[in-house]
Amino acid sequence: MPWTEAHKAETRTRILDAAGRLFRRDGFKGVGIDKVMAEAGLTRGGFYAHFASKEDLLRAVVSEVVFADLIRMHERGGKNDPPRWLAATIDGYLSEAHRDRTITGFSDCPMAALAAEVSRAGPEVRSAYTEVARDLMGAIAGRIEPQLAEGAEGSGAGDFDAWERAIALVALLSGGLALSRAVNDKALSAAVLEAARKGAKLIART
Amino acid sequence: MPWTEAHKAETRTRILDAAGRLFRRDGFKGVGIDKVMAEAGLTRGGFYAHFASKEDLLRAVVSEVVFADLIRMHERGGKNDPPRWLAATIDGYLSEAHRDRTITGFSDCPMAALAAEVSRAGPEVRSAYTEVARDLMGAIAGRIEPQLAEGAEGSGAGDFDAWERAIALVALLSGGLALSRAVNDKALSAAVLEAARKGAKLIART
DNA sequence: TGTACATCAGTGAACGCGCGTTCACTGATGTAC
DNA sequence: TGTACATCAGTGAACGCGCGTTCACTGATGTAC
Repeated sequence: MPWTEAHKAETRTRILDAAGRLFRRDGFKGVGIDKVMAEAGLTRGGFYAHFASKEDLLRAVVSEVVFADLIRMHERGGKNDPPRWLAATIDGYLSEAHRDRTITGFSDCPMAALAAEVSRAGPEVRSAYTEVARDLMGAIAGRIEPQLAEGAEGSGAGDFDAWERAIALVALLSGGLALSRAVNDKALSAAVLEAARKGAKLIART
Repeated sequence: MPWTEAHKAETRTRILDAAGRLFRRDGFKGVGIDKVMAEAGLTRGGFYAHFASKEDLLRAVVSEVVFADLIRMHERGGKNDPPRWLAATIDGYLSEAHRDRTITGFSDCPMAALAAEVSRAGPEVRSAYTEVARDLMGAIAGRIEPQLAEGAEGSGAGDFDAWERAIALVALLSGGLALSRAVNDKALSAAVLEAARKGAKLIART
């Protein structure tokens, strides 16, 4: 069989990366297959050798590109210093560089940019998103657990365990990023990031 | 001049309401002018007697429909019981009924559904959104101020004033709603709402 | 009070365009001999 | 080692469709007389 499997896989990855970048910036509905394929250095027709449909591409982008980013985030420093890792993640996620996409190290999160469009998509896409969201929440919850155990202050807000705090963090981070991007005013946008960082740290107990 | 001004204004409002409903449910890019006009009981061509373009309609939807909802929220009960008002707003906003749009009393908020699309729109749309966001934050900040003054416990998270708490609340509420809608799993979606409610109350000090 | 008229909200056909998808093809490649 | 071949990733023209917008029109209406 001509063309190695590796070659096809590499092309698929190239399409996936291009789509991930474009979907996050211009939205799923805002990007055509022509543009995705051109960005990947290919032409229109070849697309269907790799994906069943445009929505199937979104499904793949959500589950594979996002997950790869999540893993990378996992690996990055502070592995055995959860509080520092959490604080750094919050500061990085809610930074002006992430908002403006001027940074490549901290990959642009589709949680914020694609949530609304995912909620209008078919079950495959939504299931992929759900799985990724769950993994992300789990990763964060694992970082909260230790400091929650250590700081047995009795707390204020009833029982608000690590898992719930992780969920609230994901909501606040993605919502804060989306809001800071939608807003037109430089000062307000910066204030949104700052306020969200403070709120996140309050929830994370950092 | 035939056709009273009131008649034209009423038609405009009908188009605006239809567009607001459809944009929130299917997204800006997901709804055509044909559909909007049909929903308003009119035909295609008449649209341009009321709006300059489709994007101009989005601008109007954001600034007028949303603002009307905000006012209504303002007026609704608990005017002189800020903590109760805040708690009720949080519970209402992050309810399953709001998520599923099965409620007409608590109007569906476009903060969550349209944020990403607004961030990709032109300056007029983004400015309209910014103004509305600022008003919303101000309204919430005013409800936080009193209890922040009364509860001078010294607190934990540095200085985190009413205005910043209000911003973080808007981010958490809209992010939580968007997340709960994107997720496919009934139990996880309910957990997202619950976690976001707890986080919001922690931030609001309620 | 009744009629002729000018206005303009609303109609519906038409436009050019970009979309997602299909399909006959081409040509670079790994394998069999 | 060299060649013939079958495979199939990638090409590019074509499809039907829905989009945002335009435009000549129509007919319900308030006003002037």
